[in-house]
Amino acid sequence: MFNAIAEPQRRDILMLLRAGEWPVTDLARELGMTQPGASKHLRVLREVGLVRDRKAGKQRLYGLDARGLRPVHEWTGGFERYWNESFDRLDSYVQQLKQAGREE
Amino acid sequence: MFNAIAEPQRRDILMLLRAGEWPVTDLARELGMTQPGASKHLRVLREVGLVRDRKAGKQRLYGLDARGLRPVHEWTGGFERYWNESFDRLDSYVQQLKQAGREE
DNA sequence: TTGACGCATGCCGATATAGGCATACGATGG
DNA sequence: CCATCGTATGCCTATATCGGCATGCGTCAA
Repeated sequence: MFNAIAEPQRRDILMLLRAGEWPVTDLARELGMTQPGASKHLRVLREVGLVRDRKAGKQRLYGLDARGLRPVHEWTGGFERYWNESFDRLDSYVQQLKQAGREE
Repeated sequence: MFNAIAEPQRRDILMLLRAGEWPVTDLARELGMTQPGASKHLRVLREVGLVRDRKAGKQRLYGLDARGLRPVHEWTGGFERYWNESFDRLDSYVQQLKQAGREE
């Protein structure tokens, strides 16, 4: 899951799919990638369950299934307390350094 | 950034560092990895800014800088609407399939 | 200065991943 | 049945990554 969204193009795909379902070719053209490239990324996303596909005539429509992103969101949320606190800590640390610099 | 947290061991390191600063060797032992392995992962985390190090005598203490996780949290948060909605959509879609199955 | 400790780095082999290309496969329309 | 369209897959190459191991480098103590 973390791995699937580590790829910028795959994140682009997911963002695009918030707008609805897309056939592979259109999606590839929209995002400026080749059709095989899009298919491969969609395969990865499908394997981790972030994307669902259904057949619509000749085409295959891909749609978003964002449930898998929830654990990621929650995991990062576990650091919410720290990305302020650590900022303060570092800030005061930087000030210490500056102070030490002046005193030399 | 996304790539840095795609590695399970690196996520373990980040979670451990919420408890405070750690010297490399202790951290490696705590997480059951080799010292070079820990150093390499810490290097990756340092390069993306998720971790800061400071020298403390012979040791080098690593500490958390979680600010970089905020964009990740916000990015996944952009799908919050969808991991309920898409669930409903899929659910009703599955029901349609069941319905179609019964009617055959 | 020497030795021990803490850590980083280099090298290696194995494995994975991405991009590009050609091609195979399934469905549709004539 | 045949041609065509939409899509998936296979092959290849380049590149990245991880793990393990040995080793280099800096720091401290005696």
